[in-house]
Amino acid sequence: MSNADTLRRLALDSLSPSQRHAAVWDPERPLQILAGPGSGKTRVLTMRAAWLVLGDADRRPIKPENCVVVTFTNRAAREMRSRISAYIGPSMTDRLLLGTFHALCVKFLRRYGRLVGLANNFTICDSDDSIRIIKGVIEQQADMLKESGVTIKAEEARTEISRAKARLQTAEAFRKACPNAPGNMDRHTAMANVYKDYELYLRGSKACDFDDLLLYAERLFCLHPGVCSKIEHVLVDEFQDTNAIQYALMQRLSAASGRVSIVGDPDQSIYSWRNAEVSNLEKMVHDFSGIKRIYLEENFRSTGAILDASLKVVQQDRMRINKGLYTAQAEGAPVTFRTFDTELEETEYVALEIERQMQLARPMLRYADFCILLRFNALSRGFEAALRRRRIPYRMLGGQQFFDRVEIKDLVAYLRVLDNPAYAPGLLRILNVPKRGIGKATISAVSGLASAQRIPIYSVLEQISARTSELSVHGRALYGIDTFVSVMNKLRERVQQGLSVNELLTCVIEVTEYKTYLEREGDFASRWENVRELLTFAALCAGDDEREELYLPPKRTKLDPEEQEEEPTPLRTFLESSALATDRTDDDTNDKVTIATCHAAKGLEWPIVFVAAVEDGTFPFYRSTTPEMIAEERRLLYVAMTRAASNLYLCSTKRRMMAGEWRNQKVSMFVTPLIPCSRGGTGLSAPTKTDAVMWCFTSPLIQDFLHTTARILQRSVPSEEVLQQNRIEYKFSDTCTSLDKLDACRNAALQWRSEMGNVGLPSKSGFLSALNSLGSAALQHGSNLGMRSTHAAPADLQQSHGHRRSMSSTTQNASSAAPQAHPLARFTSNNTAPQRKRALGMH
DNA sequence: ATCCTTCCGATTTTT
DNA sequence: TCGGAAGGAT
Ligand SMILES: Nc1ncnc2c1ncn2[C@@H]1O[C@H](COP(=O)(O)OP(=O)(O)OP(=O)(O)O)[C@@H](O)[C@H]1O
Repeated sequence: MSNADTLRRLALDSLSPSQRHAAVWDPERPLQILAGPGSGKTRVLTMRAAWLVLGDADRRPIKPENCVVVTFTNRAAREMRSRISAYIGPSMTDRLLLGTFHALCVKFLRRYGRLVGLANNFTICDSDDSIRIIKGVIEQQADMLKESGVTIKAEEARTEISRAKARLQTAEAFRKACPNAPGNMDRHTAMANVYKDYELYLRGSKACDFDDLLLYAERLFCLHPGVCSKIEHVLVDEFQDTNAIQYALMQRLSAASGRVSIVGDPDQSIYSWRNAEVSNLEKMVHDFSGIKRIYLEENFRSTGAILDASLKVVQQDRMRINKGLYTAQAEGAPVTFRTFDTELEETEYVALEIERQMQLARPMLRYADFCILLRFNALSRGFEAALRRRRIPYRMLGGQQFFDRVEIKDLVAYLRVLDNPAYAPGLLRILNVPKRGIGKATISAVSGLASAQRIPIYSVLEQISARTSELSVHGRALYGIDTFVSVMNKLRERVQQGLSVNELLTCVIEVTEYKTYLEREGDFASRWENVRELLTFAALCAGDDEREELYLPPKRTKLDPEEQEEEPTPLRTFLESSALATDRTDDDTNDKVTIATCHAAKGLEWPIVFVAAVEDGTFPFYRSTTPEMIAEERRLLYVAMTRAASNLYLCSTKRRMMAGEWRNQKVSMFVTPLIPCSRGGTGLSAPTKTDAVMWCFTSPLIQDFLHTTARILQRSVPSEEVLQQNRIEYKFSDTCTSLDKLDACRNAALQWRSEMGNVGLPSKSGFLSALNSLGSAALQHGSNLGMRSTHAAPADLQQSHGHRRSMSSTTQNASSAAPQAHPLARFTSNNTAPQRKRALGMH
């Protein structure tokens, strides 16, 4: 048992007593670990998995291939894999049934799918193709829809169908069920019809959408429990975000053993829009007898200040059951809250603050220590621009980016159709790509005939090409179809020859003259670059990079005498990973700032986190209407805030361009109660530590908290000499100058507005030119504008002078008596003793 | 069939 | 602001 001993020595000892208690809890009893953010849930779950497969003195180990570890996202799966691997080594980890719900289900379906009526070459239909199908269905039903006076948008239909599927609701059941929005029976019926035909179309295409993967697997496990009866333990991460189908899957997978361990946190439930049901936590108590609940209350991630602010946000939820959560970490730097005029300054500030932190703490911090969290992807634009301007490397997390590119989708569609000729959405996608003169009219005639005669679309095309079709196609279109059919035949031959995916792709590009096509289409360089990347990805897939693969052990018993023992072809493996993979370009090796949505950040952590656009309309999102939706938005902010370990910044703007128009933004309702009235919030004017958050409204000191940051990061604090040098260099840096400018303009604008009775602000262009025209001379002014306390640079510089400021000291004097002039004009004429100079002079 | 312009409408979150 | 849809010219 040396393995188990090793685990005990190296790993179990790194857990706190209550964590260890949970990790080695009796495997025969179902276990729920409920705990707040940063309490080490993932650490405990991974350790438990390791402990289960390594065994213990008085307990035999379970086989890794009989141990299921499911996560919600690919990223979580990867994280899980690497953590477990650290405990039990890669070869044992590879044997685990570890992956997302979807990946796990696909593996079973590839092997046993025929037991539930799935061809083994079924294609996974991504949302794009789903939309394509639904558009076709809606078009076909256009008359009916017009009659009932209902309009249905494809995207709406897709989400509604997806939600129905998450509830295990078939088209028929959906029709019978009450409409979600009561009173609109026509629409509900119409939707049910779309759902029904969508299903027919999928089946005809031998395709499964994402939800089908789970539904079919559930049916498989239900009808043929033998396929998963060997499973000895099921572990589920982020359980609060499971929906009905996922819960059902968990039940089926554990039907034989009854052994499950889950971790979750009701306060971090942020997927109810996807039909996640927190109530599954309670349901589980009923469904699994003898279940044990263990609570963990110590947060190991964040500083006291961060945890305090986060808890004060989430505790505003009156319906919430309060749970204990404390940290042994130091209080750390206060949470920074800043409001800017527009997105331009907000994003600029974040970029500059990243630079300031890095410069003052050099060489302790790296770009990868920073993360910018967004409510939705579209907000990334501004940040990307700002980071690029400052030449700060960054990466976007989540957002299907790579496989969403048109050129990638086109090529992958060719492969899909080669693997499964019946896959209609793919076929329709590529039929006229590159352009072959096959237009809308021809396409709808062909697919009309196909559905009327109940034959696959590609058969119709073949008939047309063989001139045996009743459909008359002429001229360019006919020639185009001929070309397409011969292209596909050529490629199919290649598939027979057993080419590698990489070679096959090269063939596709060659035979279709895709490169020429891209050259004509424009933006060639970057699109071709993407194609190259796809080729690389294909090559990687083919290599023995099996570690990311979920591997199902060889069957011992045949459940169906008919079934052939067929290993998935490389092509199929490739198509699977391209359909289920979300995050491609994860060069963890590179040092980059992360930009991510709050959802994508779930389960992750960074030393320094900026949350952007903490405004009403964003947090909560303006489409949240019900109290439940608002509560979820609050939890989302909570999740975002609790990603931070050492420093947390909340940013907001006063005006934001949304839907093409400027909107006046208010600070998020989740935060205003925590801000004193004197600062524009609705909180107490004289806040105390217990009832308010001690925000920093300026730029947080860095030096004072370096040791806390260092301790959290387990890095060493730079020496005093280095720090001194950093301060000097920072002072002369462009970062410092620019931060000063930003603050100067902000104050100027603030004051100007208060003087002008809040009538308006300098126009954007005026503002920008003001920014630019503010030369270094102008930077040395502004003491009577209340700039002193908002100055970023002097804050740290003053320390060495012995000056100390309260962190929450403010700029209350902004409206001191001043001439009625444009503030920027005064800026350039004013000539008061500058802070900056003073700071410079001190050495 | 394709290319071009014009107009409209609307912005979540993920597998 | 921008991307998609719809409509018109070639
Ligand atoms: N016993 C411990 N001692 C020291 N550090 C720990 C301990 N347990 C967990 N941590 C650290 O705390 C951080 C949070 O752990 P983990 O990600 O497992 O928490 P979590 O509960 O899954 O968080 P969340 O719910 O926010 O995703 C990690 O950096 C982890 O290494």
